[in-house]
Amino acid sequence: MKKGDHLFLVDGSGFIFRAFHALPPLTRKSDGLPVGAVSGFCNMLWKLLTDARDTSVGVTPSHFAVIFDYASKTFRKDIYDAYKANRSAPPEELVPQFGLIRQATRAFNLPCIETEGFEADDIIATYARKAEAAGADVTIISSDKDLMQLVTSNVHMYDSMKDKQIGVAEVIEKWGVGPEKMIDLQAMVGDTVDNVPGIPGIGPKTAAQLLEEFGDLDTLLERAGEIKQVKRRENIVAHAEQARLSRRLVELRTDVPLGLDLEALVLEPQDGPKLVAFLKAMEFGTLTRRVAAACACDAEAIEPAVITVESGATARGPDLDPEQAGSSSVAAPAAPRTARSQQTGTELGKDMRPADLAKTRAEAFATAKIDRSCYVTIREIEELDDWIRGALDTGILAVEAEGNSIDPMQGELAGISLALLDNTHAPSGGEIRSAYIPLDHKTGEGDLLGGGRADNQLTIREALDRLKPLLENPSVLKLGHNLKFAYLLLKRYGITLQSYDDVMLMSYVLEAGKGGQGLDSLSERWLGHVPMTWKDVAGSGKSGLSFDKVDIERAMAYAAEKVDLTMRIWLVLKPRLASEKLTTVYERLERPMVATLAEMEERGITIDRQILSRLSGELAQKAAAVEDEIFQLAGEKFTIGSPKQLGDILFGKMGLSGGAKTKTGQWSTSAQVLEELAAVHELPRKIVDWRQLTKLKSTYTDALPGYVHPQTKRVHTSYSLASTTTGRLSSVEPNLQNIPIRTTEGRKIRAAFISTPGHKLVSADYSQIELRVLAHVADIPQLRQAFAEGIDIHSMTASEMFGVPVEGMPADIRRRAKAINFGIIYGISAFGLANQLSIERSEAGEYIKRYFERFPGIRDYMENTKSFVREHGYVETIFGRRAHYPEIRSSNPSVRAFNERAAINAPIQGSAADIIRRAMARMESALAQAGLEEKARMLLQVHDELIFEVEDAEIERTLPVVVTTMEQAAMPAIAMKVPLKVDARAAVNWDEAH
DNA sequence: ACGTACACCTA
DNA sequence: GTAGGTGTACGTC
Repeated sequence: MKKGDHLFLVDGSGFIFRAFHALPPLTRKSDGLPVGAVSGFCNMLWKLLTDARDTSVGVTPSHFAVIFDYASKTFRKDIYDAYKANRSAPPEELVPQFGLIRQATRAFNLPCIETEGFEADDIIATYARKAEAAGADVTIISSDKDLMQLVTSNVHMYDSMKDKQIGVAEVIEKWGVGPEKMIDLQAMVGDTVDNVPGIPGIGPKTAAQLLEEFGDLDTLLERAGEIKQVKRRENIVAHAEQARLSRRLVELRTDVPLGLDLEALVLEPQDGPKLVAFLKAMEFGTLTRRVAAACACDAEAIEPAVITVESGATARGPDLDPEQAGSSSVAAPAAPRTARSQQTGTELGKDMRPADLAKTRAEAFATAKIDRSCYVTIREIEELDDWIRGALDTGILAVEAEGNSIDPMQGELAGISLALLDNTHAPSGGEIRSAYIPLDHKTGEGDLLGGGRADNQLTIREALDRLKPLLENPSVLKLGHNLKFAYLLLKRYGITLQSYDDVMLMSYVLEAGKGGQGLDSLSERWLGHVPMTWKDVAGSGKSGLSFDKVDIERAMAYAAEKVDLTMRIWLVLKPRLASEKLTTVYERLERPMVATLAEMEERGITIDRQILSRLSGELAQKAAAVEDEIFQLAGEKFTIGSPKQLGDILFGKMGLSGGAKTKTGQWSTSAQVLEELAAVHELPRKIVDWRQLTKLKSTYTDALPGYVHPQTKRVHTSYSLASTTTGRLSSVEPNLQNIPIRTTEGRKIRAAFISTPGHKLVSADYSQIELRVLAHVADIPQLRQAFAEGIDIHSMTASEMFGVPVEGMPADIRRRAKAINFGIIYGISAFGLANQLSIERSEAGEYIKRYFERFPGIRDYMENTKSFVREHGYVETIFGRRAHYPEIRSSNPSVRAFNERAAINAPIQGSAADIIRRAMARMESALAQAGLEEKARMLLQVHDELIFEVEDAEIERTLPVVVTTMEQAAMPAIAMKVPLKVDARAAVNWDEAH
């Protein structure tokens, strides 16, 4: 280092605390990990590295280092035992960020320096003085007063948050003394935060005045007798020794042994892909784009690094990080410039590429020997504490909450099972230990009195008090299968699960369409092991037991096995996610949904039971009347609801000529067939009417009130995250995604979904989202233009196809075009379109031919999709989600054709599903940012629609937040070639809001 | 008690 | 023509 060089020294530890307190509202990653300080840190580093010259620093660095405290006792503690004794533990939010900031530093390819026994300030002081002696200039990135003693004409400080440089003049301005007197000033004033005693009654103003008068501390202490103020004089005399001690504490050491010499701090060029991978993993979108642009790399093509959360300076988790360790885009530098002897984290399989690791793991577990005899029951608090310590040590824990109901909103906790991972260095992942903690099991199964609480169990309170900090600890990764269940059940006991992976969702991302995602399926698929079934444990039907009634030994075997399997499956799938480049899909589209959907399910929605009960009565009366007419017309009584009996009446007894047959050879009595028969006889129409009335009654007006929760008085659906091939959600118990809307009778049911007093329901739905996605993926000029200009899309299609002007488009022609547009999305066939429009197959074929002539890009899209799915066995959405079609090469032509249509539909339906998932994942923070937390709450999702409950006074403010969040949901990952449009309305019930 | 077929509700 | 879930009837065990 020489004259003209400029060394930047960043006070990393100081920055964390300052950023934490200076940057409220907390920024969090989608999985709940707090990253506000990390975000500020990365932005600052990037700014300094790229345009320090344009800040008030005014120069470009030639050398650069980030300095951290080493979390152990320092020499100051030897001098003064109470040093920093007042420091409380750092806020919980901050703990995981210490490690992340070190990882950020490495990602920026900067030296990361810490030395045992010394604080960051001493290291900074040593480097600053050395550099200064070599003739270089130094800028210390910090605003900590403890560092101001280092300022000279060559050493400046820089407050990055205020963009303010601190030189000699600024120190004098602030403290009334020059930097050379800062040590004495601090020694007199003391520091309550660090527990530096100082002299009582002396503050900065007095100290500066005294130093001005006497020159320095030693002189002052010698001549203290000259001080006129009695109290002040007495204090100084009495505390002279304490002042000298304080000086030794505040004076920075400039002789710290340095692991890296000055030359090693020379600024190296950035490793663009490595940095982008890190920033993507942290979900810092803006900075990722900026860095990618500056480094000329394609951010979309780079997988996010897998980040290990450490707690401070002590390694907490095994670095189960195949991507970071192996993939070329995130490869660690050959020799990390880390001046610390003790490496943080153990890098599992660090020499292996993700694909190799995935293969090794898959092979190691494929023939799993699952030994249930190793499972243990935890009945003592000491034993539980041991397991908790184990989880804290390894940073990984598989967990399952067992309730006495399959509904997490209703059941009570019966027990919790845990699995730990030991010897995490092994390529296979390590050894797994599993345990079950029975908490509320009962005795005397089948006893009418219900039996009492079984002996020798920890209480729910005892166990949860211990487990809560662990389950909420962001540094410990929790693994589960279908974690939404445990999330909801635990939430009801005051525990909000944080930092988790869900193996069901991981498998869904890897294998949607290839089979079930139940734990049993995953176990068979990945481990070759058939686990105990629920029936094995609890029996079924009338004699089936709830879990709390199950014998503890049997419950233990079942519950402990589940977490054992979960841990194994995770070890297999985690590296596969990386090697298949599906980590982003999992992180952005799946994992955030666990908490989001759990919250929505927990909120539920109010239904008006009076409306439904009245409606039920009306429907019963009308159905009875229609039933009478039907029996009159048929000339006999029969079971109208039996298609078989109905077919016999219509096509046998009455001799009507049947239309279609079902696939089992029965006469079809579908609405479409009956509609056509209505022209020749009165009866078929009555059947259609009767079916509509009874359908609405049984499925909705009768069934819905049964779902009202006894305590909350609301209806809580359950969303299934992994049961469709395309990425859509589904809704069960009750299904709130198929509430009637098309008929007036049906809409009355929808109107029974109401807001609570003082609130309205807000419904926001995407307009034509699937056609917009089609216009984007197939890049159709006419569609793009129509959407850009806001022209009615079906009229435009009709105009293109039939040469009719858009203005004054006849309704029937538009209807046909609309059917064709839908047909396209569904993977059109002449057969299907003919059915839909009740026209000849040949005519439908003509329509399709003409459509493809007008929109050749769509035919190309379809052909390309078909050849892609034939080659790969799957198709992808615009965000990279995969839908698999293993039967695409079937020898059965109709099976093949069906799979082709599904494959054509999946990228369209799936991309739309991805978009609304992105909107949902962001919605909570978007509302919170607008100050609408708890005032506007997302309740339901119906594929292209979100329903909220909003305080009356906040509706006007809510609508734009919701609309914007939804319309911008594809950004920044995808810049859509057509705009997304969202319509939103508020009303007291769902019917009027929609 | 459980599984399947059919019909029909939604996007 | 795509993707779901639920209720009823009716078969089998």
